Amino acid sequence: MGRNKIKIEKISNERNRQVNIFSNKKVTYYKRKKGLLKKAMELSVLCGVKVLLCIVDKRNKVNLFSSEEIEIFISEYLQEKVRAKNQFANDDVRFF
Amino acid sequence: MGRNKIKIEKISNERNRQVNIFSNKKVTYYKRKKGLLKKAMELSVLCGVKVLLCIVDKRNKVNLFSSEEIEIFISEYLQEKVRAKNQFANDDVRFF
DNA sequence: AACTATTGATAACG
DNA sequence: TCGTTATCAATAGTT
Repeated sequence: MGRNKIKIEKISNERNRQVNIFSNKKVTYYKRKKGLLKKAMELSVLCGVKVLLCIVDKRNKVNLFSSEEIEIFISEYLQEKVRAKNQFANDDVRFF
Repeated sequence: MGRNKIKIEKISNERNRQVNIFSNKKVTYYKRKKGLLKKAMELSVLCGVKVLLCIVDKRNKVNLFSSEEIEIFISEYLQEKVRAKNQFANDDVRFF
């Protein structure tokens, strides 16, 4: 979306140089981060599911949306891990 | 987006009844989950940042996108937590 | 599961 | 960065 279609690949320095003051990369990051956080919230509200979104940038700043206490997700994940270990074909964990 | 604008609130039984075979809720969930996972991947690739997205549905099925080993996020989070504890106004953790 | 009308997100620009 | 706009992308309701 936007004025042009873009390829989903790491934004190159060359592409950054197209913009004068701020790099295109930075702008894209702010905009897309904001959009992603919004959509994460929307999914959790609309469908009543638990959603955790964690974005860690180059400066190790953590941006977080979490519909639940984080510890719940950590515990769910660890439980899944144990379950997966005990089951050859585990349908319940799907890696995208 | 779509044919109508919708309010971001828990999808009601009334709205579910609009659709015969699949509940609108289920369809909305599938569509938006797919879109969110895609955008999480795109952000991590485009901007080279770490992204973790975890969706846990009503049946406790875990849907995951993670650009890194999960343990990295858990460790980053715990580190942030400790840092936040030691600092009154901590800019580095932002809850959306 | 597809379609499509429409809203929503965002790339480039100012 | 901040707002605007042209354009592409996601999706709500339909079939």
